[in-house]
Amino acid sequence: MDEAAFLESYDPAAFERPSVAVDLILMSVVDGAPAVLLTRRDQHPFQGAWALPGGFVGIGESLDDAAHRLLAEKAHMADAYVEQLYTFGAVDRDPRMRIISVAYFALIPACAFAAALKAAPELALARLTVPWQGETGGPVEARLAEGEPLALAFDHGDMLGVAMLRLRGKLDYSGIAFALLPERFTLRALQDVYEAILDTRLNKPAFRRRMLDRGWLAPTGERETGASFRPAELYRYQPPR
Amino acid sequence: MDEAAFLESYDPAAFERPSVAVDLILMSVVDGAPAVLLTRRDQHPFQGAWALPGGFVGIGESLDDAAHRLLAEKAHMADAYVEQLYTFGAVDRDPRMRIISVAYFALIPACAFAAALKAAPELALARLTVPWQGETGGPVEARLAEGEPLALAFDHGDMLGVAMLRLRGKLDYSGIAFALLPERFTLRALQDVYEAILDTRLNKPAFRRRMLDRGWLAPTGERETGASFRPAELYRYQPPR
DNA sequence: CCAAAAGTGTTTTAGTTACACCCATGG
DNA sequence: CCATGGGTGTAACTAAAACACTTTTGG
Repeated sequence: MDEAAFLESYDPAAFERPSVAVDLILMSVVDGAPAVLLTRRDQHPFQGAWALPGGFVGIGESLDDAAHRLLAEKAHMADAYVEQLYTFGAVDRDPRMRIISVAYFALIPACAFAAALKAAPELALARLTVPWQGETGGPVEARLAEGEPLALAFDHGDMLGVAMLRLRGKLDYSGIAFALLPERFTLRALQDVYEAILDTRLNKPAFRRRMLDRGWLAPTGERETGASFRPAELYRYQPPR
Repeated sequence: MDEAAFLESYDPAAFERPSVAVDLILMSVVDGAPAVLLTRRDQHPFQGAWALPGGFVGIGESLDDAAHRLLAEKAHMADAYVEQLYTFGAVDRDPRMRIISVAYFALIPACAFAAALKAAPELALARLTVPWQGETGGPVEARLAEGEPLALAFDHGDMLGVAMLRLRGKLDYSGIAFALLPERFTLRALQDVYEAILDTRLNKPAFRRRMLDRGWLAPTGERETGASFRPAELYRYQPPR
């Protein structure tokens, strides 16, 4: 019996259905390191552990709509680069009941990140440390400042791992780096984002040329102000074609 | 209210929940073109259109388990390279009721593909044509032989598009090409897989060297037989490290 | 010996890296 | 005029592409 035939004979009330949730990975690059917004759980299970903000998907709401709604509800942000990451469906991922969770990440410029932290006092900023290299994958560690890694609730450590893997993978063939920067930015700021996400040092002249040769950057003619040295040109992201 | 607090106060019976299904993209490369297995719908909606095999996720079954169970049930295959692709959650993607579908692809060598076709008579082989280039994405066309593209049910054309995009993206930094080949294969067969998926012609010497230099290929010492020309060396995939 | 495809060596090219240097600004 | 980081030019290196060539089989 294929899906079609199965659906025809399917009684919606006959089988128990899982709940479906969306969890949000609100990411930015702050002070040269990837960062994420977490909330502290005050109830069991995982009482005292840190969790990603999330919520259930409404029966008349698409997954993407749920992600954007939660972005507004939890982080009070109207717009951001939002992308579906992966769906976590282990049976026992929540000890209370069957919940399938679709993880989304939202990439947020550092300035908007700070604003979200102010607007949503239950959110805390955690810096991420990636204990693996390349395409290995695996969970990631989160710290409030320096010190011990936080205990993360559910499979949220794995979600953060998938987010970092995706971010690294897409960094230099897509424009996601620009979603982490304000509208106008310097080449140095762009390089800082790359170095934070990839956790490497990059050669400055090579990086400049690579970025400028791609043709995604439009000089604004404006300069950065406030530094006691040569002011840097401000660029704007101009998506290809 | 964060997810934690919400869950605590959540009454499982209070909200209507969506059904969750898994759809399987059973892919191979046959006669120099990507191919997929489809079933013809004999009921409304989308009567007469072609659909991916799929089924509902059991309440006590993980998503990955459901994908593997469906692989066995629909294609009578015990093992294959299976990977979660994307979750489709538009409200009206099925006109009858709310179904969220997690798309998985399974990569299958051409020989096993032919066996699956024999074992499951309701499945038909469709060749895929990708009407876009690079990282654009979008739906894909499927044809039974030459002729008009098939009408695809639901959002299954989009699912095939995501599958081709993922396949192209991962082709030359991961070992997925080898999942489409038998255990022992020639470099020409490997190149054919690359050319079919990328829809380009590749330079033979450059391709050879690139593959051999990566160190993922172990020569078996055996030779292909049956051709009326110089027999090619058979290689085996040796995953890195 | 011929056709056909496997397999190799050499040159060219393009893209990236490394490094040295000059430039512009505030103090 | 000095410290600091922005910005540029040039050479070295590496990886891929193109092309011509040799090798090995069945008939």
